[in-house]
Amino acid sequence: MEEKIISQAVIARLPRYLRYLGELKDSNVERISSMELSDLMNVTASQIRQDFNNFGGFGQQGYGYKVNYLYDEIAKILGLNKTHHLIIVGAGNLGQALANYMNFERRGFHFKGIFDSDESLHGKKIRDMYVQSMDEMESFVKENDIDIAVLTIPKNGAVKVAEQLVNCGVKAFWNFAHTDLNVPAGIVVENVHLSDSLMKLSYKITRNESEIMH
Amino acid sequence: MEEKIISQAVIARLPRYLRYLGELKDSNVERISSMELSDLMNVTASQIRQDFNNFGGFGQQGYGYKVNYLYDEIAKILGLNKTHHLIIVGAGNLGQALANYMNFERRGFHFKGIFDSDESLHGKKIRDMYVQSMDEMESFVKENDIDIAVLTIPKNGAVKVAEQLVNCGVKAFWNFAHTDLNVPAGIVVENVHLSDSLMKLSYKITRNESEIMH
DNA sequence: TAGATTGTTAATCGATTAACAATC
DNA sequence: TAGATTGTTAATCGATTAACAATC
Repeated sequence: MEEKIISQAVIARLPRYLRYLGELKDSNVERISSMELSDLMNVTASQIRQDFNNFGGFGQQGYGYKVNYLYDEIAKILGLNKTHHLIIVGAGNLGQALANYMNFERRGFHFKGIFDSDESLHGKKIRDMYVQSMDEMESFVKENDIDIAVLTIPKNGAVKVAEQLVNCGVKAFWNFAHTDLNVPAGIVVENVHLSDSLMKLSYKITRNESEIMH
Repeated sequence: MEEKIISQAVIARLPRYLRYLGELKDSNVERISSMELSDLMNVTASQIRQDFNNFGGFGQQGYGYKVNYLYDEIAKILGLNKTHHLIIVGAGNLGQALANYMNFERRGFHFKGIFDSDESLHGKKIRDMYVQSMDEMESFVKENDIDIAVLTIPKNGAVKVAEQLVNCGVKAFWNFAHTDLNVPAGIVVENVHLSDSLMKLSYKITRNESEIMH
């Protein structure tokens, strides 16, 4: 069976589709056309239809798309029907905030543990979980079938910790450390570089101001 | 003077260039060619030269680029030489974490205040700052020339709060609320939708597993 | 059936890569 | 000067938009 390669641009748009469809679902909207969704989301109807057709047709000619069905299909494409076991490595400000803030369980991500090298944090309770030491990490990962690690540690330690985690079976990293991980093929990384994002904002402000000048 | 429009793709790469150049600077590397940088960063040398040439030539033929000079020029393009006054709206887990975690001052972002609607947080000390009530926000923004607001509030309130802030002079939003802000022209928004990012990771895991199968 | 809207092909637009002349 | 490497043009590749036949 042919595995069609889907472009990054398409994938990046899927969560936004899901968000709008979720809101429509909540408002009990049953059907929607690519044209209506286009108005709502400020993208072209053509792009919407092209995007969905990457995965086969989800609509009906002359009718549009069933909101519930489309929502479920996109969720499936994103793999949100699967369950994953996740740990957070780094129980500093950001690690703790993510543990408390993200509704991991809602999307099938089971939050199983949190680790830090700082002894003064060990045993601290964070959302029903106690911070463990880095020494306990390897055996914990193996015993609990952890497949995702959230890295909220300083960039200096990140590459080494990622390596260590790959060796005990972690398949995916949600990387907040400000460095590139460079993991072996087959291991996936999604970077969230907050300071990069802030710089992009800075650029927009600068550019925007100079635009106003003429 | 012609304002050449720079593509989003180029802008998105600038912070990463800056990061690598910063590391080279720290290692006292004086010069680098597009080819060497290409090896280091895993992008094509051609792309590097094209990217830099969007802003005029920073290099010297036969020599390459001066690391320090290139670093400074990219920082300038990103507007990091300017100063901004910033507030955080929403002093929950994420708002507090960003206040403590982000090194705002380093890049010219002066962190001036933090606000929340939750009374029980008012007066709480967060990194030399006391959480203020939302009632105090408007006058504070005007009096302190705040131009950037970091939104770490739930999505329901975000659109209204953004509107309110635009009215008292805020020019830019770093938006962590899980919604589109839809601000007037001239106001800039940089979204950080963490759950979207996690969904992209989920997609990669799913797709990766099915790739292994054949 | 007639009308509406998808699925899909073709056209356009933009971004990346390749090639090479300019020049340090 | 010869060698190296940029700046820049041209070629290629990919993504978006437009158009329309298929069909519900």
